[in-house]
Amino acid sequence: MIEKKSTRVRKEEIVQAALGVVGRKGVRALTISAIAHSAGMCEANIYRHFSGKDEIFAALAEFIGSEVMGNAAAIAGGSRKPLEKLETIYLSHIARIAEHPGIPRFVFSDDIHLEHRNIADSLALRIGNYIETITGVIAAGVAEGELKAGLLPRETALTLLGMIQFTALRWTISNASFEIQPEAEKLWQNFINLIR
Amino acid sequence: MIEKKSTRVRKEEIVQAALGVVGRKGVRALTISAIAHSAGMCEANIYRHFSGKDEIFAALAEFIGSEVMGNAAAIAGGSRKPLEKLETIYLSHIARIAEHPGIPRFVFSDDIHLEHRNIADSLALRIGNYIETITGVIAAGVAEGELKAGLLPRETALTLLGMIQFTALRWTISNASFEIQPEAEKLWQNFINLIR
DNA sequence: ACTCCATGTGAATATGTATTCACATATTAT
DNA sequence: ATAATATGTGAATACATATTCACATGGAGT
Repeated sequence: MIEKKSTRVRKEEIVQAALGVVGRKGVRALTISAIAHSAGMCEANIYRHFSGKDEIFAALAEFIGSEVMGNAAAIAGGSRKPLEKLETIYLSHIARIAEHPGIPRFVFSDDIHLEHRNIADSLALRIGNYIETITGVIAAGVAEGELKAGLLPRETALTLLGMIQFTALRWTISNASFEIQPEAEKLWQNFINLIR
Repeated sequence: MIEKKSTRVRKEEIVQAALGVVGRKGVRALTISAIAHSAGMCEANIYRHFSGKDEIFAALAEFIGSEVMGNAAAIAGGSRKPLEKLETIYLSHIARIAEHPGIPRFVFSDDIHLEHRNIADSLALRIGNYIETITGVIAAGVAEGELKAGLLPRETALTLLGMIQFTALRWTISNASFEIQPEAEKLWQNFINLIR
């Protein structure tokens, strides 16, 4: 029998194990069995700490939302120039994905959006806020003359997020067959050349 | 008992039914039972025409690849101006997705990339060609002075594809809660403003 | 040292899924 | 018209997964 730990600790371990499984095997493979194995405990023990799979999904969504996506707003609230903020948000977003490949897999999986609508809705809210945050930074850049005058902030924000998302996608589906950071930097160099 | 049809016809029906299921319920729900139901036949009959699920997946990938993604090369080979070609490729890509929401779901699903590597590899090849095609059109645009001089063709192509992919993603995960065509046109207007 | 309770576990249960099989029926060739 | 063949189907099989249950055990408070 493994060491006993409090539910508070076990919950964190289980969520991390689940995130690892998604990163390595995808949401399809996010079974109780796989989570238990990855967390080094038996399946039944999972149920001591979570009422079921749905609660694990919700906890995972909560972790991803607060830990990862809440970050952009803090950067946006700083006092640096818009273009610097944008670059920082971009690079830290890429770094998070590189660290936790399960994040984009989970956030954009069919499963979440088709079978866990309540979780999908709360994630959609956070994504909406994220888009608005970036839109605001870009609008500030235009207002300050740092970025092209005719540029549409919302559409440019969506283009940037698409660039991030597609990079993450190519990286995860190719099984990390290229270095994501250098690739992201090349894309960024070209992007700032486009927007200013 | 339903009408009897040749295997050639049934194969097409089954593939279309499968594509419909992916569009409506996601790859996770792409079960033999769901396909059979959607195609209006019993489960056992699926096996008269396909050896199993893997063969259906392969046929679906083949359909998507040839029917949908083969299109861009034809447009690129035409005699119009690069920017016009780019717009045509972009809009027809969006139109295909609007018509078959299952396409992006299938092409970018965990399942394909983690449990059907051979299919993933053939799709990756097609995606690579697609990226190269668009890169070529953009490079031509730069050479002809239609697009910004300093712009990197490959990175700009990836940015455009990211924009398409993210639009498709937002559209499918929101359950088609907005009109994709007008949204795509707004994004395009902003994009051409960035690249020329 | 003893009791209580939170935590840990193997075995059962229920459900869903892929696949096979024996049999039924329609279409085609003779 | 009949035989041969291709197509269609309900039932059975084998396996995976989510969840529950009865029982085990280790640590906290007395």
